[in-house]
Amino acid sequence: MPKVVDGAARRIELASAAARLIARSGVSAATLREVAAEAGMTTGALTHYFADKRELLIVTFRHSLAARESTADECADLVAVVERSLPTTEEARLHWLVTVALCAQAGDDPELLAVQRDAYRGHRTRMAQRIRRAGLAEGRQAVVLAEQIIAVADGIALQALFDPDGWPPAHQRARLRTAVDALTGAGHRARQ
Amino acid sequence: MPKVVDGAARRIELASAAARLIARSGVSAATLREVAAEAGMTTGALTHYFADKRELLIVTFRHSLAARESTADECADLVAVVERSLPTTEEARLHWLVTVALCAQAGDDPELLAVQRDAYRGHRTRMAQRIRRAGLAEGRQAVVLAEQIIAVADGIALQALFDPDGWPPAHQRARLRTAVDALTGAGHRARQ
Amino acid sequence: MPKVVDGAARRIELASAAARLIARSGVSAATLREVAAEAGMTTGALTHYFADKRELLIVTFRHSLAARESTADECADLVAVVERSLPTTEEARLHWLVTVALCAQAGDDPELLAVQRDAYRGHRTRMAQRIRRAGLAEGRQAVVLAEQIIAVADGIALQALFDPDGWPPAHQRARLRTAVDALTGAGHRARQ
Amino acid sequence: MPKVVDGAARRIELASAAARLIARSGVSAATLREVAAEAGMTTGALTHYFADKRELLIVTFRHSLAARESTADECADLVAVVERSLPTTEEARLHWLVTVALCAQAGDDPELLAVQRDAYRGHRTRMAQRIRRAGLAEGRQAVVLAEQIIAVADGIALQALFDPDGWPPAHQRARLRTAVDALTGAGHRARQ
DNA sequence: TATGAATGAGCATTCATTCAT
DNA sequence: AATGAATGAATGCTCATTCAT
Repeated sequence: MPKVVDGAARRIELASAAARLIARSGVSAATLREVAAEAGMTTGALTHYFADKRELLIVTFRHSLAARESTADECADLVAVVERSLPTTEEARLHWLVTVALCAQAGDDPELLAVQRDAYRGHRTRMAQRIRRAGLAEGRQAVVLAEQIIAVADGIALQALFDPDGWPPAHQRARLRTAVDALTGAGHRARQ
Repeated sequence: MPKVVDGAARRIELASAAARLIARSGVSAATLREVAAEAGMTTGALTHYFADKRELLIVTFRHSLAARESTADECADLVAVVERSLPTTEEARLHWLVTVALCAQAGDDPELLAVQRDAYRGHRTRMAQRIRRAGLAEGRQAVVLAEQIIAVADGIALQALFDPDGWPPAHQRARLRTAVDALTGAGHRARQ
Repeated sequence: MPKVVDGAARRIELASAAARLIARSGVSAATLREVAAEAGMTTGALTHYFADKRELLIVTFRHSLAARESTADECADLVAVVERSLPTTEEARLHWLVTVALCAQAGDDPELLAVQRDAYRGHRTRMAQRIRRAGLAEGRQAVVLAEQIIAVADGIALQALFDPDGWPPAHQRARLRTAVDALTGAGHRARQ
Repeated sequence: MPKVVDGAARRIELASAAARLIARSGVSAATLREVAAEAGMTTGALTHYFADKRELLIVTFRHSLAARESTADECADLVAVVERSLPTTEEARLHWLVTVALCAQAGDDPELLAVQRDAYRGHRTRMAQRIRRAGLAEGRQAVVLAEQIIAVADGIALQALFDPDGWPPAHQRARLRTAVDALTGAGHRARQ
């Protein structure tokens, strides 16, 4: 009988190793050798679980995309939910870096681009739904607001990503809260 | 008598060629051979003007960073200025893609990171100054507002970059205007 | 109770699979994985029956060599016997291709070379014996004639192997018959 | 000004190195590293002159095919011409081994197969022409005779190739002469 | 007996870089 | 100033082989 191996777990280990390397040193640092070593395996093992490098990168990408989403899923307060998408923890930062790196690397790879675009659209749809549930906007208007809130959050994330010293978690959260308040009109109402 | 050559112009030509390749197919496509060929030169010529690949990438990066800034410089209306930073033209899109790709690629290259961080801070400072001149906020508060406006613009840009079909120029501008109005309180005041 | 397995049959199945792959796409296509898959087994099973790849190739070689011989064994007419050695059927073609491929691949492997040389010499001895039985030549002269007849047959086979369109079975047989007649003097005698 | 290099000469040097390795140890021994080393160069130099390995092999193949032909070109006596195509010298042996190895390796590479087939057909056409000039046969009959003579010569070559000890040059030549005489009817006429 | 996971050396190929011209 | 030949390290990937199960 063959050795029993949890293939799915191995794939996740390897994708995580790739993610760590990408976050630390860019996509170009994620060579098969380095990824395998980071995961404590050999290249042969890696190619056992992934047909080729592209498959590894796509799985890594999906994994980071899902991680960014899932940490922000079941929560009450809208701002609290959005806050979760900021790179305020090492892990969130890692997934953000991977996402941006792979988006930028996507170049002309249609599959990578499609994965990214679909994730973004799903994100927006869920956000609009939350906005509706929160009674902040209705119908199409909720989508408009979602796009703006996502824009603010992502823009803050982008600045925080590449200037971590200037954007500690508290700073990120403060800017986000004020901006979201302004966008939702909460600030206005509060001041009335 | 040696041939007279405008070294600076050559460097710009080469950096532009690199930028085109990066925008089209990602950083990994910008090999020295390809860059030289794209610029209609040989690798020998390229290495004549750049000590190594890193220098080429840094110059390319600076060039795109400056291009994003300069197109938004001499203008009156705040929103109009910010609009200029969106990827609504092919050229702006190109510079955005280069910037993001190289940020993501930066990994652990301190020089690249420093260039990027300083550009961001300069951008913020100039934006705050404009806000003050426009009488929208004062002192430290202008910096806070600048950070939020930049965040919104960059977040819109990010979404537009990787989902161009869902974000045509008019869409980008509409979302930006509404968001900036909300952030500056213009909407509020207008409604009063 | 262990599963009862016919090891010899398994080895033949695997060697046949290897032969098919070699004939179809060259020696380089006969990787252990491919051979095992072609035989409907796993690499593990393969390595169970063959110590290493060399052994598999040698068995495959011997198998094809024997197949080329055996199909030409029990027959009366000399030309008819020699005809059987031509690649006029898919199977004969396959064994020819395997033989040539492995001879060419033999390189400096003494065992492979010895297998090949001994097969050739056995082939010649049997052919000389047949010539003697047919009363076409005697003693040493029968060996000389055998070498020439084998040469003609192999030369025709070689051309037919690598230009199948130009050498359909009937063409091969026609050329062989005329040549063998000329070599045995049958043509001469017939014309008298 | 760039270093002046004779590209064609370099390509021939490399193809010759590949031929030596193939003849010595089979196609699988002709790795790019080994070929480059055999030619006293590096892999980088090799890939300068050949787009990829296939191109190297095709050039090597053509080279050996041409070498086998050219050594047999300008000569009077038919048998003397045909003799030249036998592997009676180290060089002829080398080119024969390369030809057979690459034919066998061709597998399903259409270009390699086409090169081989065209060479064979050209060879036959030239041989038929020589037969006509020698007055041994006319028209279509000359082609038939050419095919038989080539078959005999190639068959002798094949046996000599893989059993060099049993087929020294004199042996090869003796068998060839007798067989060609029989095929052309020279023996018959001589005996009359 | 049989599996298929794992290994790691070796492959073709690409690339930044160097250097003689 | 400019060329492009040459280098050799590194990459993604394949493969024969080993081995725990």
